[in-house]
Amino acid sequence: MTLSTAFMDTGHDHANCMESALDRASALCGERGVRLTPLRRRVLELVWVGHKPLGAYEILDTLKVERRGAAPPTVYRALDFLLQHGLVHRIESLNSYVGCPDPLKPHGGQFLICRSCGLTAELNDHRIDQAIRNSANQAGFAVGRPMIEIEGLCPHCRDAGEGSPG
Amino acid sequence: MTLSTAFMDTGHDHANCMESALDRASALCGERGVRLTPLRRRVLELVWVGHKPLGAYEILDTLKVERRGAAPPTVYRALDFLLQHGLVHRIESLNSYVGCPDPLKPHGGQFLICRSCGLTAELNDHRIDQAIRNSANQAGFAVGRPMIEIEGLCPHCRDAGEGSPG
DNA sequence: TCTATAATGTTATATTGTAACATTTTTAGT
DNA sequence: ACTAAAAATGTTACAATATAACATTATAGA
Repeated sequence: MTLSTAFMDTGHDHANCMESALDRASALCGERGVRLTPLRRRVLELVWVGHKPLGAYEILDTLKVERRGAAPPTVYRALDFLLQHGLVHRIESLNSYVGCPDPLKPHGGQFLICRSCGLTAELNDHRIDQAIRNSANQAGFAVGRPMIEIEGLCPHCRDAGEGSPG
Repeated sequence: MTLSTAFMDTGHDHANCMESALDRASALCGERGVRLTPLRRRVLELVWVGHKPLGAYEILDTLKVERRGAAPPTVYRALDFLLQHGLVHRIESLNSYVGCPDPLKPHGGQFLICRSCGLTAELNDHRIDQAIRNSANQAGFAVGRPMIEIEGLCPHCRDAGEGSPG
């Protein structure tokens, strides 16, 4: 099991985390002969600034102060590119986007999403994947892209007793 | 493992399937002392008409021809009620709603969604649930509500070779 | 340099979902 | 049955998310 981008263990060097993500993206685009333009790179950077999923219009708000005439298509087109190349994932339950720590191998996402602080970690547990494939096969279903989004409490918020009082 | 509402096996008696779902809903509301009003019942019925997730505005289109002045809140309020009582699930990846075949025990959904015909089946495989909980626990994450939506091809479309040529 | 393609700019609009307040219906107490 | 409180629905307006369509600019290859 790999747990990338875990819940900000004490000692998480985020500057380095983000920089290496951008470097990996750059290398990946080079190998694939596609262009990580300044706009695309900047959107990827914004998505990596936190380990929290970011909405398209949140990204847009930032872009607007940096580029004249940034508009929804500006950010959606960049996101489409990044999604296509596995550099970001879309979190369906939040209509938001988060950086992918491992863009090389294509994979549906397995996400742990803290309902209190928003921090999100990506899992890649083949046992979960296997359980899903077994079950789907029994139903005669050909699995394409499994999408797993697990709402809950991250270690920090759990220990702080942050049960949402809703 | 239970596979409710599977992929329309030959011999699926849909009229009966839908009627029993409505009866169960009625009984459940009775026990809980809440009201399955005609509007709520009708929305539930519409969601059950197909085993395909239905969008709120698709529901609204039908309601509009039946009720004077049906508007978005009409359908969203009914859906909220049905969601609260586990009578329907929301499919996040499609912004759509589908009937729950087993509303008594609360559960996050496990859905197999055919990308070709749209038919959707609900799983309740404790092995998947267990794999998720194991993995999350290792990460120190307290699981709330897992959401699993598996895009792919149902038995019929798979056999018909309906790979989406996108 | 020229041309084809890719990327971005720009305007308008589609889709999905809520807020806020008015009215009607139902329930519960008497 | 009468009435007040609560629940449900009606109604209008709008917020949030996403895409269509076409114009312009930048880039890469001949």
